[in-house]
Amino acid sequence: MTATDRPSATQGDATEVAGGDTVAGVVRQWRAVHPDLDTGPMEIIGRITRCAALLQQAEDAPLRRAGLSRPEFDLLGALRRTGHELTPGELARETFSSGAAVTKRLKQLSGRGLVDRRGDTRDRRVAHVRLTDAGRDLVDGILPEQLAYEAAALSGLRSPEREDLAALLGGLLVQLEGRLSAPRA
Amino acid sequence: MTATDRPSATQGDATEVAGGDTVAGVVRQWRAVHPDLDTGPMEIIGRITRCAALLQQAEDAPLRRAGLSRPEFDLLGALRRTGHELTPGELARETFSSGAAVTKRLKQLSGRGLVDRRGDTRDRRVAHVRLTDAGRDLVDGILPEQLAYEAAALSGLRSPEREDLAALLGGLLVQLEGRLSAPRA
DNA sequence: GGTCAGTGTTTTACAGGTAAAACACCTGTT
DNA sequence: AACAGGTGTTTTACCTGTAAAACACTGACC
Repeated sequence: MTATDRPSATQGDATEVAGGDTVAGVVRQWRAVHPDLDTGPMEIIGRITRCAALLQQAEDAPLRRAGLSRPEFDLLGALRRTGHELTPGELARETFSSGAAVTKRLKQLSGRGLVDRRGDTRDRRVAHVRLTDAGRDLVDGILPEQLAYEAAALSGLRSPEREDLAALLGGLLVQLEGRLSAPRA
Repeated sequence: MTATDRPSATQGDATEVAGGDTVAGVVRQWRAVHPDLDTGPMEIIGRITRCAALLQQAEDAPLRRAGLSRPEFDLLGALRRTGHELTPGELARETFSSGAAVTKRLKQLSGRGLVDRRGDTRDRRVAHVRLTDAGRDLVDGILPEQLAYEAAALSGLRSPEREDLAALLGGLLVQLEGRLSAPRA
């Protein structure tokens, strides 16, 4: 019950009591204040948000050593995994970020010699971006470390739960992508 | 198979083929390029990250109407659910953000009359922040909409899966919080 | 009683993202 | 051939977060 056991539990005592995660404590607090509300969604969405935040922080570690941010690595990774050149627009869609953000990252990455760009011969609006050899080597060098790091972060989950979790998240993601991305069709 | 079915699948064709989520397509691409690597972690971490991004975008909708960002709402929510005053430091821990960020948000929120601050009488370094009546009313007004919105986002999951997912995420979160937060104890 | 390490909060300088406008270019129409 | 509207990309202005330093204060020790 010391204040330093957990960084987030300094005085949010409910968090510490019944060995749950931090989200469980938060939900408990909300239920005490608004007993009439259905706090069910929090238990999923709050946890996803929190897990994502913690994982991002953790994943940054191997990348930082290479001087890359996660969005930068995502961009390089998109080029590597598709195997061919991509236009800035395609990169934006592939990495789920805005075109403007991609423009900035490309400027940065091509300054470091990790990607190259050439103009399209037919349509002079579009550019084609590809990995340089250095860029490809960097991605290939980092990826195993990255995956090892991720595997370590998940090592608490044993094999049956792992697949269950992946499947459930996949199902949710299909729903969300249909619900939140398609509505422009 | 048209290019406009999904915003992210314009040319990442693997994504569209076997009705998976976008992450499944990405993983497939990586496996094709690096068949030797264990891409298992991606299926969980990639999906969590992606779900979090989509949910955040979606959740912003009800908040935006109130002119609040999610971090701002989290701060107000922390004050509401704990029921008492919090210091800036406690708010930072409670909302998992940096002290500097809290300072900025407090400036903004107290300018809007949603929170109040008073200095501690004993220790003149610390401040105590509390919700104003307007702040409390705002939170209480938004929260039901927020939860309804979240419930709608999750409506694709039926009741058995819901609890499974919440439980699995809870387990993972306990691991992550122990692994990534405690290591300073 | 003064100093010094430590703690709570804010400031500073800066990196990175976004929305909206600007730009450059293509294409179908008249 | 000129133009209008659409598309791919970049620029601009701005906002928010962060790390590190600065600041303000406490409390314990000599």
